[in-house]
Order: sequence, then C-alpha cells, then structure tokens
Amino acid sequence: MSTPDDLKTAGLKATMPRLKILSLFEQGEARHLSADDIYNTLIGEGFDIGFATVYRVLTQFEQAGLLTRHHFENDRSVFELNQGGHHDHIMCLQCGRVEEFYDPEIEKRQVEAAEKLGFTIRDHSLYLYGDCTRTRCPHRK
Amino acid sequence: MSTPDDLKTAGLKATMPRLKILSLFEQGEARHLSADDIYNTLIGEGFDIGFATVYRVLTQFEQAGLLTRHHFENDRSVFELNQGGHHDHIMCLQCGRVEEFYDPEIEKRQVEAAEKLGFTIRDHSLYLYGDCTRTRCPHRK
DNA sequence: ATGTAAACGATAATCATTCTCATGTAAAGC
DNA sequence: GCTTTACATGAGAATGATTATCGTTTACAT
Ligand SMILES: [Mn+2]
Ligand SMILES: [Mn+2]
Ligand SMILES: [Zn+2]
Ligand SMILES: [Zn+2]
Repeated sequence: MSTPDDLKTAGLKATMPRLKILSLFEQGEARHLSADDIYNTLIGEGFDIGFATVYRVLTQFEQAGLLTRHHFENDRSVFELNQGGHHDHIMCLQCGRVEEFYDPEIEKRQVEAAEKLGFTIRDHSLYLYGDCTRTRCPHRK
Repeated sequence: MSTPDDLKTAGLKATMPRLKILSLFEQGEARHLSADDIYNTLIGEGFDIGFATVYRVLTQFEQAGLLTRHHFENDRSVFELNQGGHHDHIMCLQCGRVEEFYDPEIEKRQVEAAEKLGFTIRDHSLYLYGDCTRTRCPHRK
C-alpha cells in the first residue's frame, strides 16, 4: 500500500486516485502496467475513476520520478515502479512475458557510441524480442 | 531511381505508387522517412496518392524485406532502406538529427542476455537519445 | 469550517494508422 | 494489341490510444 507521504514527498497532493494507482504498482501484482490495466483493475474493484485521470496521474508520476514509461513495440505504453535501478527488457513474442536484464558493458558502450558521434546521452531504450525456448512456453495466452 | 525489377524480385507488382515510394528511399534525400514525409513529398511533386496507399506500401515493403520500420520515442513510424546491414540509432532531442552506429559487442551481449533468460532473440530495438555536444547544434529547427 | 487552487470524471477532440469499398490498372493469355 | 481478372488504388470512414476541455468536487492551508 502507498502512504500519503509517498505522494507529498514527490510534491503531489495525496488524492484517492493517486493513492490507488500507486498502490497497484507497490503491491506488485504485475511490474508492468498499462493505462488500460489500471483503469480496468480499479473499476473492477468498484472504484470510480476515468481514463483521463489514469493518464494524467501516470504522466505526473513519470515526471515526479516515481514511474518509468516503456514503449514496447506495440501501440501502448506500460509503466513500471522506479525501484532497483535501471534495467532493460526482453519480451516473448509468443506469450508477452517480460523479463528484465542489465549489462553494464552494454550501458558503457552506449555512452561511448554516443560520444564518438558527438552526442551526450540523456536517455535510451533497449528492447529485445524473441521466443521462450522452453518446450512449452509457460505463459502462452 | 528504382526499376520495376526491384519490385518484381520482391514479389510485388510494379505499380506507379510503389515505384515512386521506393525511389524516394533510393535517391536518398533522407535516409529515414515517415508516412507523412512520403505523402507530402509525392503530393508536392504533383503525384496523386493517398495515405492508405502509402501505409499499405510501406507495410508491404517491410514484409518483403526492402525496408525496416523504426519506432523512435515519438508517436510515428519512420522507415529506412535495407542496405548496409543492421545498425542502431541515436537521435538529438534538440534538433531531431539521427545518426547511426553499430557495435558488435553490444549485439553479442544482447544475444547472451537473452539466452541467460531462456529466450531466442528474433528482433531488437536500441535507441539512444541525447544532445549534440557542439556549441551550436547545426540542425536546430 | 472556509476559501481557493488543484484535481477529478465525463466526454469531445486528436492524430497516426487501418479498414471499406467502388473504381482503376498491371500483366497474363489470347 | 485487346480482354480478362486478380490485385492495387484513393477517398473517406473507422479505430484506438492518448490528450484537451470544462463544469464539478476535493485537499488542505488559513
Ligand atoms: Mn538500458
Ligand atoms: Mn542493434
Ligand atoms: Zn513465452
Ligand atoms: Zn542536435
């Protein structure tokens, strides 16, 4: 559960929609949530909320540094709680499962590649797409 | 300029819209073109074409292996001719300039990271975002 | 408790992309 | 060259995610 102070610290008023949304991430059912996921979960719990609020709050949380927004290769954004530091993602094209990884050598070489071209990196995105190699993908939908 | 055979080889009828679009990439004014870029350029040249055709043809070219589709961190897709092999991209957040790079070590480590997680990579996307370090960004809009 | 600026939710608007469908055309066969 | 026909095209509607608008509600400082 998230506490009102989590929001106040981030410079945001502690409103009910914000607390509910932050809680969804903190209680950790799933690490990567879309606006749609959040809207449907909260409506399903009987909490009255609108898409406008969901999108507004997600953007505010991103700007406040509470969440990171990801653009996988489909059309919608997913969000993830900022905890445990930066990492990159791999998604199974069969079942949609997402796993995380971090390779400091890749990170370093990204900076170097940018420098060689006269750029200073501010951000980057790295997504791998593939298939679970297990005989039967355990997450097949 | 593109020749009808370029299309026939790819298993596509040599129609006027397809030839025009492929030529835009081959004559190389810009390496990275959006559907909007293509539509506006052709309309500007007095050639009558619709967005439906532009999007349809771009998808066909992608499936035929003639083009690669890129999703930068904005909302629209850009396309690039498949020549010279795979590479990744860095975009200037100030002026939108795009440069290309390729680091075999990064590529190798991506495959290894995937293997460790039990995945076989089929595709990946790596985009760096930053600023031109030159005193005055030469491409500022 | 009250006042006020901020936040909310319903709904309309955007915008890139895709779909529908009536018409046009490339190229295969005569 | 001329038909045939399956495939391609362009206009415009539809889609789907996200954003903007706006009247109402609420957090919270006074
Ligand atoms: Mn990374
Ligand atoms: Mn790459
Ligand atoms: Zn899988
Ligand atoms: Zn620049």
